[in-house]
Amino acid sequence: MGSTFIHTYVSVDCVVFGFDHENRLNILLVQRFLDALPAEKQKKLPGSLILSDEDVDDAAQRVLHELTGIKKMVLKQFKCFADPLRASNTDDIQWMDKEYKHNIDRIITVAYLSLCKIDHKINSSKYDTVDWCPIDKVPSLPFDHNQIIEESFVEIKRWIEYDFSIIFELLPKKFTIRQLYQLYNALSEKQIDIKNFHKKISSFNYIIPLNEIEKGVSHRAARYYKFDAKVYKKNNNKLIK
Amino acid sequence: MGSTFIHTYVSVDCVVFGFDHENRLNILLVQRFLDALPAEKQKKLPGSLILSDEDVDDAAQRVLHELTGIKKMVLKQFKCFADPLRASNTDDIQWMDKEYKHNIDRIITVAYLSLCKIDHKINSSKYDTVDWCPIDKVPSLPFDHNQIIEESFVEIKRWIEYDFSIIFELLPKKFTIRQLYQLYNALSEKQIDIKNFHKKISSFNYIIPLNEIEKGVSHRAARYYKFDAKVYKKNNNKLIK
DNA sequence: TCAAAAGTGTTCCTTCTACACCCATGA
DNA sequence: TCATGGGTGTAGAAGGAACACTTTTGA
Repeated sequence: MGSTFIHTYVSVDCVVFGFDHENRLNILLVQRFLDALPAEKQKKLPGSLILSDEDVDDAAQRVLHELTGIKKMVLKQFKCFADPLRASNTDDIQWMDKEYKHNIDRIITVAYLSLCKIDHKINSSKYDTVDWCPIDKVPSLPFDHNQIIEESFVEIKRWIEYDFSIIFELLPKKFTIRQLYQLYNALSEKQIDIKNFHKKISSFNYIIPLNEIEKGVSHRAARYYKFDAKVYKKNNNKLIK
Repeated sequence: MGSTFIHTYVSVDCVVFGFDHENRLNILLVQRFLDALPAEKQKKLPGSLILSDEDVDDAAQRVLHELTGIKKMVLKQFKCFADPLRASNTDDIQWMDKEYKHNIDRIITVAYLSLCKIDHKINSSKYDTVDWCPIDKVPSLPFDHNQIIEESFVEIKRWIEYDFSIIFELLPKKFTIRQLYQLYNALSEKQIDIKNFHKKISSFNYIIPLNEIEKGVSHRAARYYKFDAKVYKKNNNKLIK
């Protein structure tokens, strides 16, 4: 009986979302180095084995910090991926040997979702190359990273559903209602008329109009707004129905 | 660097919910045997280490099958618990040694939520004692099982929110609208007037009225209804707002 | 006859939806 | 002046909330 239970290595992988100026969702990918493969095939999700005295949440925070230089990022654990064959590709095995100097027989990973304002400066202490990649242009990735990204997309939609406020983690501090609308459209199944969206959003007391408007647009300039997290929390607001 | 990454043992633990005749949520607990402790302190969540060639979902299905005799139970992975100190209690270490014959240095667990009609016969192939326990009467449990149960309660509420149909996994095949109402009340923050609830529920085409009514009640007998999963799926129904 | 819950109907009110209308700006 | 999007107003539809009223049953 004893031998059928094995110990495994445990890692965390992070899917960091950003929202770009062309209204596309992007995720952060890093480079992995493996001589056998051409450069364009070496992207992967940022991740790491967990340390011996480290909880998975801490490991994910560590990975995010090493990735972006940001100390406390919003994050959410969403699923453990543990297919016994998820790391059976020979390239992947080779890469793990080189990266961790262990003979790894099995590895499971705990996947995290995180959000980042896409203009925030990325200052990685660990990775040489950290790039935003539009979610519909993600190349073929090692391990089950493509599947992880797919499921993270379902998860982020669900997250917005029950905590609308996290949407503002993806927007600049000053944003127009159109920006918020585009982002909401990218993250929700529900189709709302933009006029009604505008009316509704601007009626919320946690959406603060600023005295600043867009510049250089060839139509009436839109007002900038900011999100007031304190007011939001106080009012115990629900999501948009 | 190599030595700071350690391998760990990975288990699954299952929180199985049931809804009893006093309108209380219950969960299934099993007995663990450890000479040093009095009998009433030996309850725990059903669980197991994962096998060497087993995905976590499969491990959870296996645990549920060994627990209840039911082959395919509705289940949902909800969180990986990995506090480095979660298995540092000496009783727990002793028990693991005895149960698994391994010298386990660290164990993380993937927690699952499952639902069971409380009248279903429990036919365990692994555990001598399997008991329903009201969720507000759960004793102090080993490892972090109390915390797992607490978080599973939050999770089941969320689950109902985005897939209302799973509520019927907890009800008998024939149920009255009052039963559904009591269960919904136990699982939702929203307070609905029972009359309006009645009207709304009976308007759904996936709630089928039967030609059978309650017997022996000292008031007007309620009609029994059943849930039609096919109609529900076809209509792509949303939850109760 | 009373109590208790089933089940239906009605009214009020809030929110959603669609769309009309005017405003501001660059080309 | 035109196109484009910002922003407001309004009318109708849909759905939720509160509650009155009738029905059924056992005690």
